[in-house]
Amino acid sequence: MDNQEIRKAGLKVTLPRVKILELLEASVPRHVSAEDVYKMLLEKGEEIGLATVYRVLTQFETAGLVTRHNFEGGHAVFELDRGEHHDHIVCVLCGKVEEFMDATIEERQKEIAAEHGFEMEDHSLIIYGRCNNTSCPGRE
Amino acid sequence: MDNQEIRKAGLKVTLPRVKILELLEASVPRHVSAEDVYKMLLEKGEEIGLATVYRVLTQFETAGLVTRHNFEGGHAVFELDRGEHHDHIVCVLCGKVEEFMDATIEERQKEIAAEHGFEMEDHSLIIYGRCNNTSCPGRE
DNA sequence: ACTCGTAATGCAAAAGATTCTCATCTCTCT
DNA sequence: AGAGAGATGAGAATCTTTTGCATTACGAGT
Repeated sequence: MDNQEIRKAGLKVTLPRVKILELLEASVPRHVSAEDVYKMLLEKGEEIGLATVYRVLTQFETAGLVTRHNFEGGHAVFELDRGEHHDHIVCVLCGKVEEFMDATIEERQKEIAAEHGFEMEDHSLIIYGRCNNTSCPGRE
Repeated sequence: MDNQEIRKAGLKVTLPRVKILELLEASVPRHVSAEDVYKMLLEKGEEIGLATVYRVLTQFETAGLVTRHNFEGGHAVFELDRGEHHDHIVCVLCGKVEEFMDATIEERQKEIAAEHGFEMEDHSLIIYGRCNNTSCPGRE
């Protein structure tokens, strides 16, 4: 049950929080901005404020329920955290996001952090490229 | 000469551009925000507008003179591009930035992009961690 | 060096994203 | 059901970045 996740995070189980979590679970695409979440909920007839969406997403991030990414474009996107870490490939033409996970890279990162006297806490790897999707604009 | 770099980029050699480029060349730390550049120039007695700093940095980025990074914190930072690509380790406590470059990771990234049908254009790898600097706040 | 056309600048206003304030409302616990 | 802590919504505020426009500064040609 969703509610348990929220409760375990030390947060009250309120309607906005449940709705946002439900939406993230059902969300396609998986990477959405706060604005996206807000609009999607409004369209579903929910009554919610944008400030709440930001607050809740930040709380979820702190609680480890969602991950925040700073892709290009001046606004953050969030995705539900399903336990397994992964990195991203973003198409610079159509914005499509794919996920991947590579043990070799993960391992090297830890080593590199250690070599520099850092204790790795997190990392962000984003590959930008042009995808070969036929529906991708900017192709000819 | 600085001027040549600017001219080669197809831009007029104007005072603001020269000043910004000079500052980036002398800048410690190497990773500065537009606001940083603006304030540093003001402190040096230069007369410049913030809008110009943003415009020029964006032009320099397009021309390949500087690289823009979206670290955490809601604002972009820029660094002079010295030809050699590298990635970053950022201390989440004191904000210190170190650079590194790892051939193994670079290679894997290209392979991964290809595996997903992407033609890699660029990438951004940032490791977040806690550094062991004695002057780093948040240590005890 | 001088002039002119174009591109660049500075300022202020605008736009976009995110956070804050605060009065009101809603969980949770009893 | 009632009390208290915590959460919400609306709008104001803040911060970063972009844009419009009148003025100014390059630099190609003389």
